[in-house]
Amino acid sequence: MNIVFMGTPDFAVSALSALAKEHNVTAVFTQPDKPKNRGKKMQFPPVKEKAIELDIPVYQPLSLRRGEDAVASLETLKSLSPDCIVVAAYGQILPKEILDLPRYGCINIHASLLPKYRGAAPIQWCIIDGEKQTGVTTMLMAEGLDTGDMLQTAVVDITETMTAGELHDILAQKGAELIISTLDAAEKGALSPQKQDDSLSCYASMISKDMCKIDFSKPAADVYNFIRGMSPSPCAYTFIADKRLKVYMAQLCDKKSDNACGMVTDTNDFIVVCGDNNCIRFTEVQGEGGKRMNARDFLRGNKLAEGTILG
RNA sequence: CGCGGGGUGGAGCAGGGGUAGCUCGUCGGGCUCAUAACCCGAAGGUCGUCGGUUCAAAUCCGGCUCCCGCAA
Repeated sequence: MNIVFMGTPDFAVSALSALAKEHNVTAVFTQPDKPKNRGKKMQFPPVKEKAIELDIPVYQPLSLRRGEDAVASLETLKSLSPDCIVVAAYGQILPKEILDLPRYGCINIHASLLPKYRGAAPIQWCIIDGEKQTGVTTMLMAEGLDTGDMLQTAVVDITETMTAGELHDILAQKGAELIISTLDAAEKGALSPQKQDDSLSCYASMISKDMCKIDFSKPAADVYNFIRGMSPSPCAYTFIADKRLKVYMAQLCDKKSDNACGMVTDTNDFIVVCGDNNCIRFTEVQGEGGKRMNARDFLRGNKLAEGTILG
């Protein structure tokens, strides 16, 4: 099958690799390069890196909906006349003209079991919410945000200790397998698109930095899920005095305490009081300017006064 | 040149011109029914790297390099 692939971050890379193996990927669309990180260096999106490695032409229009780039992109796509456009975390909304172009339509790989967790950050949110299960869904794209008819799904169990990063890698892999399977079925005419039940839907909004601060007034279990769901990126954080402390990993512990939320009750073991009087133990943290390290090591060099309150 | 912090025994940090220090770990010994507890003792560092200033540099100055936070 002739395919055009659209995607941007790491999540999309596995799918691109898989597609390039099984099909003829004639072009890759990805977001424009952006100055990123320290020192304003220009950085290629991960999908672009992979496309270059696979020797596939890369297009990086500013927008598919407006302006010269949109016009040019539509022309490009018409001339490529792909059988299918596969989209995975591309970060742009496709206009109807593009959605209608390929014979098999535009198929999106979404990292949740739709109709739940539509939107930008399904992986993080399902962990934050304490879900036990999630998965990937392939869907026929429609004009709404992740509202199209579902094609196939793969279910993944979320373990007690899984972080968003770990789940991300699993889902990316599952997504790659699923899209191959979906395209197979499409060629055989074996797909039966299924409408989403909008009444069961929910949205996983984009996560911004200021949402990542830990709220110790919540129950310990919620704080725990929050930390897992944010790890390793963008990463939950709190403050010790005015210094930021990122918390990569924690454990629930069976200690109870009547002390104030956010108080560190043990300065040898990083145990913090949460809202329901249960405690949470930080296991992997990173201070400003410091490396990510195990919480006890951190405490060895950063003495906390008894009764320190985080936040 | 976006702003900023940092590279010191195995780990995490302090020190900021002239004996290299703390917490932990390691090894040996002691105490104990016992211990991740306690006591005594020991090993382990060319202070990231190159160069400069100085009688003397971990410490001051400059280059290089690696790590990290913010912002985007």
